[in-house]
Amino acid sequence: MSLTADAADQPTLYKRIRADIEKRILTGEWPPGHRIPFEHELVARYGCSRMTVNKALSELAQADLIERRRRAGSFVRRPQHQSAVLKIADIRAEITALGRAYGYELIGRKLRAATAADRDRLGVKKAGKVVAITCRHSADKVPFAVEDRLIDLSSVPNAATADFSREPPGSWLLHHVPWTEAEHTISAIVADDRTAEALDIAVGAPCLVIDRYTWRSARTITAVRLLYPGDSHRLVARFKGG
Amino acid sequence: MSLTADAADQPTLYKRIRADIEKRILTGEWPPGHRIPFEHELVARYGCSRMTVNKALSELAQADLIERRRRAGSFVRRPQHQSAVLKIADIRAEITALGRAYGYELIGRKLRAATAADRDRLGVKKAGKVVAITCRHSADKVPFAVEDRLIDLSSVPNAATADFSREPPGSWLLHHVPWTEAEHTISAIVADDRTAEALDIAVGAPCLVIDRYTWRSARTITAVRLLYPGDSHRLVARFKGG
DNA sequence: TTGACTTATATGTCTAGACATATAATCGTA
DNA sequence: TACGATTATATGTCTAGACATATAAGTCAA
Repeated sequence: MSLTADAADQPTLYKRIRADIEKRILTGEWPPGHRIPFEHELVARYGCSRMTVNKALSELAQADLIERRRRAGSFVRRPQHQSAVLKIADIRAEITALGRAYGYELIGRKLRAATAADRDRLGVKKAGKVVAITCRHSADKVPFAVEDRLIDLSSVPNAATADFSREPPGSWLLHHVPWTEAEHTISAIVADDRTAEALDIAVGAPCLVIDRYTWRSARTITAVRLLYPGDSHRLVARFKGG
Repeated sequence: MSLTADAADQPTLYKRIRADIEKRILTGEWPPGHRIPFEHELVARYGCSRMTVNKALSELAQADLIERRRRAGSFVRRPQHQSAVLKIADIRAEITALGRAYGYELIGRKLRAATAADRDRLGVKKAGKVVAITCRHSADKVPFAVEDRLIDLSSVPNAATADFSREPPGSWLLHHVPWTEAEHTISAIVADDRTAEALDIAVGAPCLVIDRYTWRSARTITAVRLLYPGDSHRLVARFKGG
């Protein structure tokens, strides 16, 4: 929720110091580049030890709100430098969060030796086995998204025997495999025959596409393509550092 | 007596402790729900003071990798619980980062009293003035995105006199107005006549749409709609907590 | 069995110091 | 004037304590 309780709820001291400074930065009173008071000045102002103001300033630095330079001081950073942070929820969580009934349907599942196309899609060179899954997510019985996924069995051997007829592969993976990095590509296409049928929309209607690749320390885990009807997929972004 | 076995390590001790724990979590050695050692145990293991391990654990908690509960201990959190964090770059930064020449062209700029549609779009009730801007961004002279923006002058009075013929309004705002919250809606449409012409694509071709609303402490600043050719807008997501 | 009370304990915050380290500023020299 | 060495200083890390506070767990009475 919104930070910066207007008055002092009397949280702990270092939180108050942090909030005070954060407020001045966010209101623009201390613009980017401005040097905020030295630690010893804040120590004097708040009448506390240096470790306390240091903790407040360290957290602000960790949140990228300020930059600290030895001998020079601490400076307000340019706000998030032209970037926002978006949160993409898991489909099931997303639908249930909207208060709608989540539905899942496995359309196809194949275990096969990786074809050249599979290897290309997963970004791996060595031959190996993969699981290819096609499924559909729905909200209140209305198609919400279709999913086309490839899982690298050399990274996730368990996936060979997992039962994806009930549990969506995305949820299964999230609970069984920790990931460290992911990349998304968002694009738009117009629905072809197959897609139109799966999503119950007209051929030629716009579709939102999210391609996601997930790795765990340089090891590809899965590649997934999600197709949504184009009329809107909502993502919420929040200012960093809550 | 500060004689940890290897005192001359490169990173500082608390960073090493943090990295050690992080590694065990990311490799899955300590799965979600696992209780990590108590502070006093880590103090014994690393031969340091409690404040040092506390700093390591606090940072891990701040990065949402662990959850700390009084009297109970610290526990590995479910990884990002079905969510990813996406970074949306500013268009100019995005294009220059790709090593392509950024181009900007102001198409239209109007200062007017807010119409009912404007107020609706900005989510404000009171009458007031707004600036409406239409412009185009290009990469290597090829249309990259068209932008249709509304700025609330009661929040950003300076925008009335700003020169948007050279500087894109998005960049101007980022440098002049700190924002605290933003919301994005991503969707797909098919190009109509006007859009097709502006982006130099065919009518009926898919387009990616990003609607962004920005506030500063509950005050609307701007609403912007960006239209990209559908063939791909790339966003990179990284696991939180670097 | 249940609910209220007590206790033990892990984390949360804070202190008053310490030494390390990077670097802005100054000074001295070529 | 330009450049290299020195110094001053703000941050970075760490210690060995302290008390506060939430709460899991145990205790006891209804």
